[in-house]
Amino acid sequence: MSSSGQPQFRYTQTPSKVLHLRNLPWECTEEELVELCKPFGKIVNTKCNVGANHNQAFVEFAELNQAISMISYYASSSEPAQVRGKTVYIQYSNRQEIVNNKASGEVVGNVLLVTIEGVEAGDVSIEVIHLVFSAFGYVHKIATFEKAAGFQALIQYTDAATASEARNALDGRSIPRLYLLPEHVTSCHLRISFSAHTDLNIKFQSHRSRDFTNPYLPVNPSAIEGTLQPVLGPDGKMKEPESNVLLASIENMQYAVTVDVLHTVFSAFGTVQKIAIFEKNGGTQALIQYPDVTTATVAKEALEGHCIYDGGYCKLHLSYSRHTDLNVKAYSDKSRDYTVADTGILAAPQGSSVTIVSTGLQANPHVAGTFVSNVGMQQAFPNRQMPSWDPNKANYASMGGTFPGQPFGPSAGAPYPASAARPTASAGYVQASQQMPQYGIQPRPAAARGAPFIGHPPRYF
DNA sequence: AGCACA
Repeated sequence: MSSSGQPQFRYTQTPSKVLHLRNLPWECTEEELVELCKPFGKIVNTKCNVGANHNQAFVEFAELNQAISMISYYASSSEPAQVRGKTVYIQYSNRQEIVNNKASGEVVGNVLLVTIEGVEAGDVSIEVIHLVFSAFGYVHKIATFEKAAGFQALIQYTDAATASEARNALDGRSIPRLYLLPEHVTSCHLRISFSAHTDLNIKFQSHRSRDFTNPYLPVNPSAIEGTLQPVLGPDGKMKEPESNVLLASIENMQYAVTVDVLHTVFSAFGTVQKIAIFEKNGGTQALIQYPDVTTATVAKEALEGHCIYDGGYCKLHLSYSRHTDLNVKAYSDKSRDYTVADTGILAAPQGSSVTIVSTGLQANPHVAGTFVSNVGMQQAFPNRQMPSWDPNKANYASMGGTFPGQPFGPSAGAPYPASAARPTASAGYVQASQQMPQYGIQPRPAAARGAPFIGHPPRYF
């Protein structure tokens, strides 16, 4: 019988869906293999770093003809297959499939499935997860759930490379004690694989799911009623109870911080009800009131340690106020009450332009804070109608520069149906995306962190 | 530069 009629080249080996690659560069990653091979077909499995020198790998295509097309291409190409500039030699494997290698969870993707062993859902807050995983890039979304396998989280990055980095660094590791974890948690090893999802469909901001790309996503009512219960900080000391009112201390205030400026900044996370600015101990502080604790928590985590203006000016330090409802003048130069019907002014500060940029400072460079959200596009389009708000283009990236560690209150029940250990598209709240929103920002390499960013304007309420 | 079960 003649060998698969396709190429006019003769091969010493019988074709296989599996290709054997040699002379690979040191520590060749799966992504590099995939980059090389995916133009020829769908890769269903890989096996890296095999052979005596760990410089060989196997790639399995979904279809035989895809493997044949790759062999054929490089047989006739003047350019050899290369990875990092190194010529890679490819031939059919003498096996027909890669066995006992990866489950589907090893097929790289931009969404990680993280199983946190030895903990229950309440033990590790979404803030902690966000903090840990933000060390590797901008985390778009997080969904957590409890399964037979234990407490799990889906963590969405922009791309598979970032997800892989996070996985490589964290798989099998524990969340550092430093990051909190209740006393009774003795171990919390992370088991990380890749989800088949590319875009999580987060319906609400809640104690178990978060969409960091869309600050206007409604807050799940079940997550709002967090009781004001004290929580432990990383050092075991009591932190202030959560509150819907944030206390902001403004450091290095080289520029005036007005009520309008604060309103613009804090409106990115939800409706700001009231603002009061005052002096204390020679510094400027402000109280910002949201309708609920969750919004305040999101704002606090996102803004903590970041600067209102580029260059390290007007750096924000946030804590929870003991207040829950401010009693402020409806309209003065130091306060505003946006809940009263008519203050005679526009709520939207048309003139102010505020850019949040990263401070770039951080004790732990891996958890470097990079908050970027331009909430002052008026300056960029001074005489133009602002583009209408598009939630798909909401820009707000936060990477906890400091330890957030504010779990939600215990009241909320599971708002979503449980899904399978490896959630599928039918799992209710998680669906494969039909579209990938175009974000103005991408998770940026460490070197690029801190670069100013122009985003979309907030909606004014 | 030459075929992997962990």
